[in-house]
Amino acid sequence: MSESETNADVPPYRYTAAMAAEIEPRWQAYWADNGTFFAPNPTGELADAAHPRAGAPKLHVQDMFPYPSGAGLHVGHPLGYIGTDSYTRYKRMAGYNVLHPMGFDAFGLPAEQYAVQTGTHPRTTTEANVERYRGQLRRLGLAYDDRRSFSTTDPEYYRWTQWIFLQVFNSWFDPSLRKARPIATLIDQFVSGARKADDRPWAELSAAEQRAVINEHRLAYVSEAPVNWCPGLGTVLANEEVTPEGRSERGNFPVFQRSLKQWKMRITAYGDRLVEDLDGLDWPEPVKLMQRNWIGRSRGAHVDFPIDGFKISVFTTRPDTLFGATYMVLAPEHSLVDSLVPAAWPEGTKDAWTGGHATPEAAVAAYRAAAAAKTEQERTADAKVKTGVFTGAYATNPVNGARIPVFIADYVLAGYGTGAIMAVPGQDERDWAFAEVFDLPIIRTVQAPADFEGAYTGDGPAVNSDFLNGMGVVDAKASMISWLEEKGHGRGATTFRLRDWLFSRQRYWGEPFPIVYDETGLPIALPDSMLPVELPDVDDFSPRTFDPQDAASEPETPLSRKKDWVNVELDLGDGPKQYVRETNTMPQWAGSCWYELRYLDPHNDKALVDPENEAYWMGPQRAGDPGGVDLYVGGVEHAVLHLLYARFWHKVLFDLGHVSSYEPFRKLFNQGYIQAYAFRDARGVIVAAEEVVERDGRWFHGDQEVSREYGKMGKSLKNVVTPDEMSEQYGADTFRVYEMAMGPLDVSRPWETRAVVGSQRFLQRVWRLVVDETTGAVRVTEDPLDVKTRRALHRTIDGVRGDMDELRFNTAIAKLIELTNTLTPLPAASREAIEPLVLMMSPFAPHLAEELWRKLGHDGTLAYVDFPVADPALLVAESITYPVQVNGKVRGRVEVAPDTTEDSVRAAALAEVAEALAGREPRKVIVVPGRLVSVVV
RNA sequence: GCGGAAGUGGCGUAAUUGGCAGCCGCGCUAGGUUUAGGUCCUAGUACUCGAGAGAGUGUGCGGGUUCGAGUCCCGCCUUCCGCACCA
Repeated sequence: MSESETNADVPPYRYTAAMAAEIEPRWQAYWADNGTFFAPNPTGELADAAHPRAGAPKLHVQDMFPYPSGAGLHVGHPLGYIGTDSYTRYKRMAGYNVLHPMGFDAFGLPAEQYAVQTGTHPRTTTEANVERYRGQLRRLGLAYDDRRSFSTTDPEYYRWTQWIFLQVFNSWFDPSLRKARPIATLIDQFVSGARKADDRPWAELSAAEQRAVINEHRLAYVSEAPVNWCPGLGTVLANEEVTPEGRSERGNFPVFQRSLKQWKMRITAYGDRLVEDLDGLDWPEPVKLMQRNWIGRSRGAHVDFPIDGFKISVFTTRPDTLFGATYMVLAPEHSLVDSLVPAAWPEGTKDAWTGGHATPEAAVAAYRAAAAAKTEQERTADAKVKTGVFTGAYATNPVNGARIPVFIADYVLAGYGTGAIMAVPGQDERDWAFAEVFDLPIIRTVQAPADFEGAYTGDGPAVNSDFLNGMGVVDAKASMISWLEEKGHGRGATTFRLRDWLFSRQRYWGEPFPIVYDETGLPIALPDSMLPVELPDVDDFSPRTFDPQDAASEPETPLSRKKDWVNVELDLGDGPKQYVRETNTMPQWAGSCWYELRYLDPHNDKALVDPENEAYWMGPQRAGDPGGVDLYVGGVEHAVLHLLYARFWHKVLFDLGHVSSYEPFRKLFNQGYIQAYAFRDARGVIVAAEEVVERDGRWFHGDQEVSREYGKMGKSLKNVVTPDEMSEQYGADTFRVYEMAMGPLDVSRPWETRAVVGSQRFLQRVWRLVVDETTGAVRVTEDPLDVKTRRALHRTIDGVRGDMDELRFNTAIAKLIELTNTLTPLPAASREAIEPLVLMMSPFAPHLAEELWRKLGHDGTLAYVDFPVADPALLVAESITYPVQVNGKVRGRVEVAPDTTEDSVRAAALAEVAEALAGREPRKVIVVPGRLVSVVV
């Protein structure tokens, strides 16, 4: 209930929810009508030389844009938005040309699934949701440049998403230059003979063969990829959509691991740069660490182990331990396993190695079947107990000629490295565990500490290693790599945990690929002039489903049934011909991978972004600066995927000369989450949180006691609180102030509606300083402040500026409340204090501040009024009070002038605590200037 | 298991980054205003002992460094987040 409902006798001019409901829409309309938050570009249609910030230093701040879900916003969603809004309002007043845009990431599964269920077109749902979000955001008074807003589903937007895809498709990564280059430069190399395709001269390859060779090098390419195929749903599933039992979470259908032809992006080519360029970013260290771990660059060597005329290549990060390699392990799926297996067990095969089978072939087949039957989860859950089986084959250790047995085991993954390892039990814990189970020899090649048990992975001098003996790990690695390269047994190498990016989806609601196929079945890029390839309407949004057990079925996408769209006659330069369109769509990441650039020049139909606009808003500011958005705020859940994909595309665009920055986001800030309590009754049923009351530290729903838990805000926990409710009950300004005051922006915390009233009281007190609640008259005086209050004001200004610069909004608000509490008891508030207070309030409570600013006699908006500046002379304290500690306990205080010498402070302090010293001679006296005096006896 | 983050009053938090622990707010207590409740204003509110002045204790636990530790170091405990045998 709002106050106006419970109070018949509220003074008519008090700041209440009802008054906020009058003030807030009025100022929102003013800002919209006057384009208050439009930011001028240097060039193009958004340039405006008359703008008050034209030519000013720029600041580009961005939020991770939302997916507009049908549920609307809850109070947790806008936390970051209010933070960036407060920050940018402050910076605009501090003189910056501020760009703060907002858009919508609107392709995606929920709208599509809703369409499958109801037949409603995803565009209809999406547009309605976007409108609802716009309304909710507008109601919070967020100061966006609305001219720059877009949705990733707008054809004018995804035209450029498709254009970037073509840029990627038409590029290859030149390892010698470590950058992407136009595919034409690669073709030139083949034509000139500088690069060889195979044994034949380039000109002897057929046109289709040439195209196939070129395609192998493109940054976007089609290849077989292992996926979770669910015939019952007719779709490919993410790991998280597959249950531990290997069935689909939705519908409980069987899921099959199989290969499908998929589009991929060669992000692995950028592995080095994606790791190295993290160093230049102002990002939270944990996020950088997560990216490094995800990319997982490891340096080491490929080593070739000969077996009967061919060889198995392994990757190792520890080539220095090669003398300790006493066996090898291949992934069960490794393609060479079949050609290794001999007809019978060799002499001396231990019983434990055979798995109880009469022949190696039977043992391998049985082990493979067992491994394949396990889901990925089972395989990893069982990882503690090492299993495997001997293949019957022996390889030769190239460094010493030793015959070593070759096993298959599921602790080696087919998809990582070469799918084969050399096992060094002395220096690897997994290999040690395996060696113990199968009774394999263990040779230490690094000197372990005297009483060390188990695999030793630390540093130390090499032992049992011939020419490496005595070297440390780093030197030994380098020496071994040189030796391998010299003898032709291997070479130095780097591998990545990162895998190429699976870029196609068998869905409807996504960007169509600007790709067609001709009779060769090879992909052809459409020319830019044919963009956008618009997503056609279809009758049925669901994929074709199959017999749930039919593992051999092939996905049939919604677009593939649209025959008149799929089969198309085009003139691609060699006359009209028939083509078949690509019917996969792009993943939801595509639209969010580059949106930061489109805000800069949202309506440009000649280019993704005008280079001058890009250079102004995102270009490097000095040597060594990667460039990018000045501040990017969003949740830590995007620490890896979104931020990695966006960095990758940005680097491709940089390499091809389309942008001057080589990183998209210079500074990253992760806001915390607002979580909420939920309540469960004795039967375990969640009850509506708003109906629960607290009595004596226990919680009751009606008469029934309920238990409290803590979790995400959401429908399922019946604990959603919306910003709309808060606006109705308190006003948007109160809500904004509360969200900013409740704690540091980067810390998660529980929502508590009953505490919001504290922020409303604060705003009421500020209002009351200016406005007489009974008459509505403005009651500030023109008298100057007394010196003490003036000093308090300037300390506040100084502190608030410092806090705002560091995004410490909670402490900034605490300081503003303190100042307000200082002014409240004064007989009349002086304009000298009120105007700076109102200006300092305005980033947090912009509607209230604009209204008071108007009442104080100013025209227009305060959005471009200078933020108050503290007078340094008033920040110097009049006197300093030193606490005097004796043996760590405060035993007295002395007050001295700020310029008192250290000796005088010491003397005064000793006199002050003479009684506590009781005649004892101080052993030590420490004077910390400006802080305290510590006496030790 | 590995990695990351974090543990401060009844609750959300603050602490100039090694210098008086608890700013600001919620809640609570008392008083004023009010017919009453609510609003608003004033005062109080870490814990223990004490009538009181005051004394002692206190930042998850146990050690350590230091004149001085919420902050730094070592070892544990708990919670949250992320990852899954990464050769």
